[in-house]
Amino acid sequence: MLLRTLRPMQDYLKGLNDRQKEAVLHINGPIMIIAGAGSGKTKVLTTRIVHLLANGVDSFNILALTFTNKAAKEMKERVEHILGNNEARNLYIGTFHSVFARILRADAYRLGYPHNFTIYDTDDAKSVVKAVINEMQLDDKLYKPNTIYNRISAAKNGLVSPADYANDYYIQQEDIRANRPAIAKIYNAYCNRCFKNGAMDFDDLLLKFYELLKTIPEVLSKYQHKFKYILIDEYQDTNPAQYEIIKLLGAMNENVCVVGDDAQSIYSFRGATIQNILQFQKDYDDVKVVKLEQNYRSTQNIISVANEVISKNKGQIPKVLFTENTEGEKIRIVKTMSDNQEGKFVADCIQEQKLRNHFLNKDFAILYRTNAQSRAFEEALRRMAIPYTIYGGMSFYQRKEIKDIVAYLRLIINSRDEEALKRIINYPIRGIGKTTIDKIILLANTHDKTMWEILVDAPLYGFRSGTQEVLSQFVTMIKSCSSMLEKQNAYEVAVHVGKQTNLVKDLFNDKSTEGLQRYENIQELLNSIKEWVESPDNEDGEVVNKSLGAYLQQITLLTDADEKDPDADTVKLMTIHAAKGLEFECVFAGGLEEMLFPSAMSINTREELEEERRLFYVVVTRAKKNLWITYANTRYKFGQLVQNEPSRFIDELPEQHLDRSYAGGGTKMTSGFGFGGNAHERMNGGWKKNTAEDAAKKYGAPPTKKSTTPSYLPPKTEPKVAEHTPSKGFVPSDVSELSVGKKIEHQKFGFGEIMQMEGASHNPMALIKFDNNGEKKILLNYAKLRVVE
DNA sequence: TGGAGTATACTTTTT
DNA sequence: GTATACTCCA
Repeated sequence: MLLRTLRPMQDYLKGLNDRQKEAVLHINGPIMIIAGAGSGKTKVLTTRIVHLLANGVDSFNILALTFTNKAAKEMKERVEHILGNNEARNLYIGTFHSVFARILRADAYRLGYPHNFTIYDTDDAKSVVKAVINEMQLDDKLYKPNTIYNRISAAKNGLVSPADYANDYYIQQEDIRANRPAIAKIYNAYCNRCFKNGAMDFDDLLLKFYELLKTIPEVLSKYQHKFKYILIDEYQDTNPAQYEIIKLLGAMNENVCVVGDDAQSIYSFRGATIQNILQFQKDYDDVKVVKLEQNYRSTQNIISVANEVISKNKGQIPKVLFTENTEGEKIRIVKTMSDNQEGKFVADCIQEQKLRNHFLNKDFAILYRTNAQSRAFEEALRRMAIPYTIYGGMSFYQRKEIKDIVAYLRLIINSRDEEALKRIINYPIRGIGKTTIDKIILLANTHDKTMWEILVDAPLYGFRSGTQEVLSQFVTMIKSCSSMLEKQNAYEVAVHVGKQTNLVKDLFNDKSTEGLQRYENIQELLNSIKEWVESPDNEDGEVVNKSLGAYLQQITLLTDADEKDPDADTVKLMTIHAAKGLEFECVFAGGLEEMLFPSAMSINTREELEEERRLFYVVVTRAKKNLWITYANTRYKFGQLVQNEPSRFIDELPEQHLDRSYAGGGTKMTSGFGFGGNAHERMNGGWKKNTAEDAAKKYGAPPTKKSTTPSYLPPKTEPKVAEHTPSKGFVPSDVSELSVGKKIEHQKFGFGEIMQMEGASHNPMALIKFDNNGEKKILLNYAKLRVVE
């Protein structure tokens, strides 16, 4: 009997190295696992869960949090596989967002939210921001909804409340300098509006859960007792909100296991902070630290290159990857003339490798810095008839026709959901035009009611009789759908909505290809709802909510990656960010060019550049056997052809592990982008407070008090890389004044003379000869130029 | 009021 | 080059 429990235990520990075993066997007390790329991190996490179960931990008491649905799914499947039974079903394994959303469904009422609160995706959230800006009568040229939303999101991730934001001197100064002093007010209004709408954005899912834990002892106690064992994947990517939540949840039992790799921290732009790794050791008295440094994934050549890459970063938790794998082939550096040729080279190369080395399509990944780069690769692959899958596109649930139907469902479930209401109040067209809608919004704001309440009481507000008629028809229809929900399931209601609104019929009658596609998508949506309704509801032992509300919340948290089959035999195309955690036999890293990778937006400070380098480290370590690094001489950006210098990261690679013989590789432009000196000198310009460096210095050192300044909002400093310091009072001139022969000053490149004007009139480009920086083509819409004479 | 056609902004990375 | 926003006309 005892043997029965022991035997599988020995089985699952087999194949772990000493360090991995150490990490798995340490059951009680906090543990931090620093797991290098390809060092078997997921294996350790899953084995650890199995080990906990084998030692009598109740599966209901384990919480494992990841960043992506994909990672959560994989973890769950691997645990299931080792266990060979249904026990894994009771585990709380999921993304931060999905797990917290589930909890909030049960407990958010304590904060005044409805059970069926709506989750606003980024589009909804931006739309709310925009509405708020408009209603405050602010200039949306100055207050761009996108920018403002990002700033609000950064604040939320950093646990900076609207009040904190308004009262923080540093933040206020920054906004005033940027001539946007009203952001604090917008932030506040945005939060109020979301609350009024009974909606949470992605950040709220973290924030509101944190609020619950922080303010309601009963809730804190409930979840501390439930989650006795906590595991966190990709800990280096957690933001302050996530950090505080983990800290609160783990405070009672202190059985917190975090796994991360500071070298792969690539989400600081989203508020992730490496400080969390350092802080972790200070939060508990006795933290066990295990480093996993043996790589099982890649060849020695790849590992050598990777180590060299990351060694260029200053701040690092000391660790060196090693591998017992074969030496493998050298890393190929490939130069092409254009982005399209880069695509062609990669497609040709894949074809050749398939024939010569019997690789499958799915052994290849093409990874790049920005999504926009996918097009050239796509076209080339299509020409060669090589099947591929692009990650990072629009999710199924973000398609217009889906969002339309979903908006109806959202409104039926939560009548406070103003975004949903606005989307469908006049779709299909029922004669409720802009004037009427504006009036409703105005009434709602002045009477402090929701738009829906105004609609219900429309007769009180003196609409024209024709308008009144259509409004009440609309209200009647939504109400009848809502009442259906009491007797019928989500699927039946959804079908009813489709019929009632004629949406399905209209799409059915649209015989264009897109119309047909849209009709099929609607059918697929209905099927998916049906499946959801009919699937078993005992997922976690409690009765899982199979209501429409739960369904709607769930689909908002899905991304396009979740709809794709990772095992399909296709070449995978995705950003490097999206590739984190994945591995491929052959990897093409595309677009290794200055201004693209490292991104032009990330070369102003050392921290930014080091993050780009970590990104480069991530792409290198995705490859198991072969790695190609490609760059193009010219490429289309914003529809304009621009010249590129090879990325500085290529210069940093150790020559003895490289093969530059491919397709003219090796010819390098020595200068020409205006950045004199070598990479190191260029980097030094923007050195400021370096958190990553602090990391290395303070690693293992006695605790220091955590900074209370909300430093999570990255200061938007002016570029400091360039040699040229703009003259005092540098003010960009109107570009329309420019003409050949004019003398100008460029913020970065210094003084120069216009040699030639070209490009379309709405997007003019100037060939400028700079005194110290040679000739350059400058896009006038984006450059900051001052006319000197 | 609605649709088509044109102007604009955008491109860093995402749950 | 593309997606959205805006303008103008019917």
